Amino acid sequence: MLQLTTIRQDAEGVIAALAKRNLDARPAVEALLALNEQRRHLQAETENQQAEANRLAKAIGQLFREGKAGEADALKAESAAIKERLTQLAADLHALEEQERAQLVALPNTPHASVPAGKSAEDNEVVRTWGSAPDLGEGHVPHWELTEKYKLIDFERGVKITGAGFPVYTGQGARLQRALIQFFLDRNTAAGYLEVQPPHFINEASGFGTGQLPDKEGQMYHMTEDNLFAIPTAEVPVTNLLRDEIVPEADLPIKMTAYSPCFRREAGSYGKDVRGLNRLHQFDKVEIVCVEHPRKSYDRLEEMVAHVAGLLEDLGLHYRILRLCGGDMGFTSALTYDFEVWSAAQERWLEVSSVSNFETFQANRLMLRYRSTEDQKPHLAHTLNGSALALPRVVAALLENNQGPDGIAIPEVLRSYTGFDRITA
RNA sequence: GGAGAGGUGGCUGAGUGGUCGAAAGCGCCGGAUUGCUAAUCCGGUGUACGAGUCAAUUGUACCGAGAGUUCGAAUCUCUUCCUCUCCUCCA
Repeated sequence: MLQLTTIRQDAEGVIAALAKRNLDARPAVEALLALNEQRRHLQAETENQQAEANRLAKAIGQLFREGKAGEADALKAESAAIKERLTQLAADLHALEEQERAQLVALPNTPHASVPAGKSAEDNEVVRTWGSAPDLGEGHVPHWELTEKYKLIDFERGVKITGAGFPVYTGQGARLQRALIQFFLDRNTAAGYLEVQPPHFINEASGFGTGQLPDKEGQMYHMTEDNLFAIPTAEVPVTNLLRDEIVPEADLPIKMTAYSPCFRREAGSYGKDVRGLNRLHQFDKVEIVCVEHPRKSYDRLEEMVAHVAGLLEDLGLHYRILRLCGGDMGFTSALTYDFEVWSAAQERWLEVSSVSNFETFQANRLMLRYRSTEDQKPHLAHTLNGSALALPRVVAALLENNQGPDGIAIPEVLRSYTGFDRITA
């Protein structure tokens, strides 16, 4: 949620920034400003009436104590008249506030100055590429054939017990999952992130805080009986840990990491995008989350990007980093870097991490603030997060890129976790 | 699932219709002082949204949330959410 003060002070700047998202926000912004002005006007009037009502109530109390019941009755009549007006005013004000908020909540975050304008993934900017595509030679196959050949994942039985997109990891496949999760967590905690094990279900308030609700409930699994949602990412519970809190500036940055399964309905996906491990309804991910001082958040973002890059390099995966264009960026983000690894058998790039700075957009929904050492007042913090990393596509790339006639080689850094050097039949 | 108790400021905890944004203590901040990491004393110490020469200041709201009674609600009523205790169940 954008800050009203920002919009009031620089509506043109906001409109210009949102244009990078391929969005003409002028009508919405102008409607919002009109509502805001009406609301403030009505609020002032309402509060004046309330002040008057308060004065009268006090006067009546005073008269009663002095035993002047007759005079008090006269004031009561006056008070009743004010109350009648006030009832209407309060109702109107409430309605305006709701409209204003709905309008405000519907606006996406303003992209950072470095974000390129653009409509789709075509317009993303390749920032950096690391490594090179392995030459697999003859006889290589995509990962969904490898997982079957080596009995790493049982997709069919996953369909039986739950449905498509819910794979069952077995044997060395299951062990590899556990190894990757532990490797990522170890690396993240070594980099100063506090390990957290969050709940896998969240309530509505949490969904609102990080921007999944309203509007995106269709992407989450919903348990209607208890009105809880299965988390689409650990970002939601972890960032919400600090909802409605004011932290001392000295506590910043707050760096947390969490493993969790992630649940996504992915309605509307089809074709090669959902083949094998490419897109699942349930997958494992290790997430990193930071809460940072506004002046330092972009340095922190770069640090996170460097950290994620280090993970991929340790795994020896050919990857590239994209700076997302305005049109491809998520609703809540101000700047997003995507990491894509090369899937050698599919011959395509697969997204394995998305690292974003949300600036105050989430914090404003979360009421997540820090108390400034400069003015001793609360200010909205900046929140950031990134995948470090999402497992399925990392696994897909590892399997495909490292396949050979005598099995699949496990990267050196993972061997102490897997307990085997090679996946064999 | 059954029965009961309760939700007050950073914390503990008073407060059952008006002088309560809310006692007191603790904590924290500033200061004073005693010959020194303590003690004592004084003062200050919430948030949101408005108004404002956006500074001093000031208005309104907030005692889990929502609605109601009343001239007036932390205090009474209703609804709802949550927590705790006991029983039941259970990894």
